[in-house]
Amino acid sequence: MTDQSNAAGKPIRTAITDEDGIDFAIIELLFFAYRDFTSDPDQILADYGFGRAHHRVLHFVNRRPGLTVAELLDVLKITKQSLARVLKQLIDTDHIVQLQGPRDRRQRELYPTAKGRALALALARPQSRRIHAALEDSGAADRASIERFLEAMVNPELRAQIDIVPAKISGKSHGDH
Amino acid sequence: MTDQSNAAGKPIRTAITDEDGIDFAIIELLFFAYRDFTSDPDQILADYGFGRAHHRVLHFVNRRPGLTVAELLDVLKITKQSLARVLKQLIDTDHIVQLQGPRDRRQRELYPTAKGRALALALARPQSRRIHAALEDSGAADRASIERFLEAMVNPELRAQIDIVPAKISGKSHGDH
DNA sequence: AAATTACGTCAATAGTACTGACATAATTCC
DNA sequence: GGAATTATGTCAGTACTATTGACGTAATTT
Repeated sequence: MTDQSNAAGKPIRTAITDEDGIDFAIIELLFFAYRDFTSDPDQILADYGFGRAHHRVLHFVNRRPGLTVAELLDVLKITKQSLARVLKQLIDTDHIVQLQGPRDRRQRELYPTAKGRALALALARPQSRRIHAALEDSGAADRASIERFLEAMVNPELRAQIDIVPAKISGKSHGDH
Repeated sequence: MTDQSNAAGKPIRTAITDEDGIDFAIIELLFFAYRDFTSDPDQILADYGFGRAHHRVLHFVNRRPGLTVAELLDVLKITKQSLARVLKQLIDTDHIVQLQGPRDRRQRELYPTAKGRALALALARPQSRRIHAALEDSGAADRASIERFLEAMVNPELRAQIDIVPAKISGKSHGDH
């Protein structure tokens, strides 16, 4: 069972390289970088009995206070049912509160509490430290080009989600359909 | 239940910003970039009934043909049991073959088949296309600095894993403790 | 011969995600 | 005012990826 006769297909002994112009170097770097990038907050979350899903919800509720459940689902690209458990836990543990929408009372606007804001900051801190260190190590002033690269990696039709953030409401105003 | 009296903690209505020097912009960009980066292969994998775990195994077996199960576990940072099912499926479907280790016959060296190599390439292609497009959009010649940044994001003690790859065996030879 | 190592496997569990269905309340449409 | 639509919540069932712990087997090392 451990060695295959020949019906199975012969082993290829050469490493896959940048044949066909495939950029394996950066593909692999993204994997390693993201793996370690998320490992920082994962350790903190474990103390709370939370997972990565809680982190993402907490992050976006802090970034866009007052967003509705529907908007959050759209950003996270998960389903209502997946969000339900996570959101309920965050509300039960007093990290997030719901308020009735002012215009539409069916809507639940989500806001962080002081506790939720503190946790979001605690989770972001080691990540930010890692980013700063990496920016310095990689030769200083490239920050803008790193940002442009990452932004360009996002699906164009979803880039609007990025522009919603507070710091970036410059005079962009693209599209209103 | 939907509106909180006051025992719960008051809602914070201001968005979290780069207070405390936290780099939320890049934190968020990394989330969006990685989300969309992995969405490409995810769609292909679904056709095979595979998940992201299969992709990772397939990738590294193609990148380092002949690696052992133990080495693969170390790179992926998962447990033997998590790998077991995934690896078995890839072997059963003829994407990967095991060979007895030449020196140590207890070891199983993992190799891709032609089928496994083809799938690895198919999965990498859209990712590579996205990377190239992003590199161009973000202003050309920054490729080296992007690589340096991503590499610097990886935990220093784990950077050795990156250097194992074929294309990079230059004269580095750091450490042989 | 005994201990260790590499691997495989079984059992039980958890976290995150999914689809589909249904309920409730609020808004909008007619 | 009644009907359709919308926003949200919830229940049931399922799947994938991951976990820990225990045990077995074969091969190597001591």
